Amino acid sequence: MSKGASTRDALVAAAAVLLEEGGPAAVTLREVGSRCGVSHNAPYKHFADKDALLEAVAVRALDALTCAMRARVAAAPDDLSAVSAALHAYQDTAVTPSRTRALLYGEWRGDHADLRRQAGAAWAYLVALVAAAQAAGQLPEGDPERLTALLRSVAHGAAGLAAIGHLAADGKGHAKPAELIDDLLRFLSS
Amino acid sequence: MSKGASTRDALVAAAAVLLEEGGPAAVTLREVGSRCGVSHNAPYKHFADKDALLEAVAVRALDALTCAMRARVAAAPDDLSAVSAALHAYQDTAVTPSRTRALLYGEWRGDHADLRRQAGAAWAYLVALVAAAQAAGQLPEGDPERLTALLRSVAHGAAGLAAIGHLAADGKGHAKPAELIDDLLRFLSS
DNA sequence: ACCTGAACACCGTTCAAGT
DNA sequence: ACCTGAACACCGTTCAAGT
Repeated sequence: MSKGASTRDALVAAAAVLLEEGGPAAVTLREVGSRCGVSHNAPYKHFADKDALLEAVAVRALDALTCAMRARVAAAPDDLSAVSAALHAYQDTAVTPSRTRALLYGEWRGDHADLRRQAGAAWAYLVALVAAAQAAGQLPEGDPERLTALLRSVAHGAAGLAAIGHLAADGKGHAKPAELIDDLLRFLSS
Repeated sequence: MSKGASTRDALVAAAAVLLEEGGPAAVTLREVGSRCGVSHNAPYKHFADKDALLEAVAVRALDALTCAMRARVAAAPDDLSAVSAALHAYQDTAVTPSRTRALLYGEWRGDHADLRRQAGAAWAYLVALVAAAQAAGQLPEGDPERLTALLRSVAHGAAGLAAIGHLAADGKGHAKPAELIDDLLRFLSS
């Protein structure tokens, strides 16, 4: 690999670490450059601006999410378990790295073609799992994309509410986010 | 009302307008002060720092949310319709003012006692509606807080996914956020 | 009690210049 | 093609001083 590509990757990696350590405010081009042994405006040779650098971080996180889903699904005994495993993996990456979560699921201005493509891959994978469970009679019939949207909304919403302390933390909700996924799957499969 | 209280309200109102107009980056203390005919550091006499000013904006938005739920519920013919009306009202305020959404449901550092109290009021109201629908046999039995958490997760998650373009906008999901609430209520009440 | 003006440290971004 | 150093406009925050 060329030296140029490796410094680009180093910038993205440094930005991701800073995001986890201290939140979006801690990601400054000066600190990113410093950690890569480079000047504070060297990033402009690899990214249009700071937003583009953050988008690269988000793309990397979405790629990791898809990999995590595939890994968990590989151990699932049947199609419904596969859906459950994928949803829990989705929710985990949406909760635990709390800083990256805000980046991934916050609002993005502009085009962000790379981001949309990577998000589309994760989505298509989920839909395929749901369709398989429907075909096996383990989930109710109907448009698989629409049912996937319902399941993903619960995983996404429960993770989001937990992340801001509106669930389980102070007793509200009486359930952890992961248990809400199971609650819904139980209602749907019975 | 005293002159001091009215300038405090003016600062909060100006910050809310700026947030809607141009997002969090547009909310600068200099512009807030300017719109209130006051210097750029006058806000420090009413709020500890910029975060405290934004918290006051969020508290105001949560108060509006509770009022919106009550207004929609007043016209509901039965208990299940009341739950549905409240959830749709919750979702609307979580989607339409897209800038305030990020503020309300983003991560908050520190204590934010005012914010938690106001959020608790909205939550308690939702739980009471769900419990009433359960008592009327229109929703499945079980811990009302846990069932409310499931319903709210769908409303919250679907609104969040739609806000970032992962739902309905580019065809993904094949359903609008409001329809996903109805889908879930249909599964639960049948 | 509330507000101002100047000042400080910091940031994103630009640009001319170097290799 | 990639990087640097200086510079610009802007921001949050502090502080001494005013009424």
